[in-house]
Amino acid sequence: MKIATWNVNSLKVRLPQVLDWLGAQRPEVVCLQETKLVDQDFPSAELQAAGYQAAFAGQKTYNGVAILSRAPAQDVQVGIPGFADEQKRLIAATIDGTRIVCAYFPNGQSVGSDKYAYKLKWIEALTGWLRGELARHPRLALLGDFNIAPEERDVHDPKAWEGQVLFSEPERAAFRELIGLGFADAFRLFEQPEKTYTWWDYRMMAFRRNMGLRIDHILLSAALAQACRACGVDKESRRAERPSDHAPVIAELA
DNA sequence: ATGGCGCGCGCAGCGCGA
Repeated sequence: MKIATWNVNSLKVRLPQVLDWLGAQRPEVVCLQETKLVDQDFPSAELQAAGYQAAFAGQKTYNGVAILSRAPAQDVQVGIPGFADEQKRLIAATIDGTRIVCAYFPNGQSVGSDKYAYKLKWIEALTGWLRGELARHPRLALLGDFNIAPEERDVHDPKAWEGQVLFSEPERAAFRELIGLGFADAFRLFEQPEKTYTWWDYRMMAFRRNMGLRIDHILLSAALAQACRACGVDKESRRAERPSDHAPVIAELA
């Protein structure tokens, strides 16, 4: 069972690439972030034709998340229970007995800003909620754009990024808290090429120079980590014409 | 890395992302 996450930066613009990619990769489950579509505009028919059902939660202009799956999605939930949030950043569903949580973490803008405070609050609420979810669902995966590079090796220039949003110590501590619930970072279960990232700025030819960050992640519960056979970043999609600034992360479960 | 790109909105140029 192949599961994946991809921040598409507008599903409207990226739909042709997503459809091509689904055909090439044939994943069972795909979590999308930054769909930037209201629900009426979600391309359900096109995805259906490609063999995928979709559970989605969108809003105008910003954010928006979706779970695509070959098998039906059950017990769909939108948002973090008990955390009032206008922004559509989380959707969860059970697919083939595996609980899938698709998350678009707040960006945080800059350290010390209101958006940064919101980011940390949001992650705190997520962490509190997931503690119970992990107990309820032994087979649980958290996939998404975390907007956090957890370690120095996840940043092309750790010195330059030190203390900056996406790599600041409070954000990295929040990531470690999440891991501490009992997750494994699927990417780090395996040997990986050095300097593997998932996001590159559109500017400054950052992709060609591999000036990236690893901020998109797949976290697996203990049972799923046991079953995980491979995990990697699909850089090919970032080479396309009009690419998303993020590359997909894919994990293979037995 | 502190401007540069790409997106949505909506028709000019701004807010936002990361």
